[in-house]
Amino acid sequence: MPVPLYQAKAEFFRMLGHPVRIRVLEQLQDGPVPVRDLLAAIDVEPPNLSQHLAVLRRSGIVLSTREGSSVVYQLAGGDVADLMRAARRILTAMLTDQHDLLEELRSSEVGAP
Amino acid sequence: MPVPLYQAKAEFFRMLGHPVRIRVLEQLQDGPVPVRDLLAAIDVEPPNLSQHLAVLRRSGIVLSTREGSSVVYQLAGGDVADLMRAARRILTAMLTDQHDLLEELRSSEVGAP
DNA sequence: TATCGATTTGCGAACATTCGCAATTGACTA
DNA sequence: TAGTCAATTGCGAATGTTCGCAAATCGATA
Repeated sequence: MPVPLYQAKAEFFRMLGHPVRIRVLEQLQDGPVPVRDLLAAIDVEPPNLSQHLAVLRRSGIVLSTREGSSVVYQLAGGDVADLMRAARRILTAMLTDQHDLLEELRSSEVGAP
Repeated sequence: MPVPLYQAKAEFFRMLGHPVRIRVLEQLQDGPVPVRDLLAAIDVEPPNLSQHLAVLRRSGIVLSTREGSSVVYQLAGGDVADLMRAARRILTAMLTDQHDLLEELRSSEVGAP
């Protein structure tokens, strides 16, 4: 009996639900990146980054390979850029709505609510 | 000073990271649905569902309106279907890869590794 | 107004996630 | 082989999430 799809989806989204992991995935969009460079780009302690990388690895969304003394990470395949675009679209729509609501509240600010 | 985009994204994905919330969003794809129907469809206690609905409401991805004695939920706007499709694509790719790897392991099962 | 059905809220216990620090492992080099 | 740099792992404390139960709220209707 397989894992229900909605549960797999939930685990997948939870795996994405951390700023550091989002930033890692963004860094990997344009090709493989060594851990060293991720550390330079992301402002996080090495052990902490390593744990987030482990989360991404366990989920299967990234792959790591040793190259000499350093380790290089890359996206495992699926089109992550596509997902990020979809998320950005929804996020933009949501923030716009909230912004519009804010404007509306501001413009009716005369007199007690 | 606005919230960094990668943090907003992470919060967004974390908001999606629960099976019940995924199922709610799936139910809402085809139009507004009253809480009563969500309860019938999802197998979760009313208070628990209500808390998940609150999470979705706070994030702004759904809207609720009272209709007589019941409450109806609907998607706030952004194209959630699109996001789910993108997630499904990646998930499928990931699961396929794992499956392929499994096959590979099986086929090389003769003799000690 | 008393009551009923539908939904939400408050709260506490169980569980999971996150982070920093110390210790470990792997590969390279003097 | 000892030493060093890169990355990971183990672990404990702080924090956040989830769930069920009891209680509160909101409309509708008797």
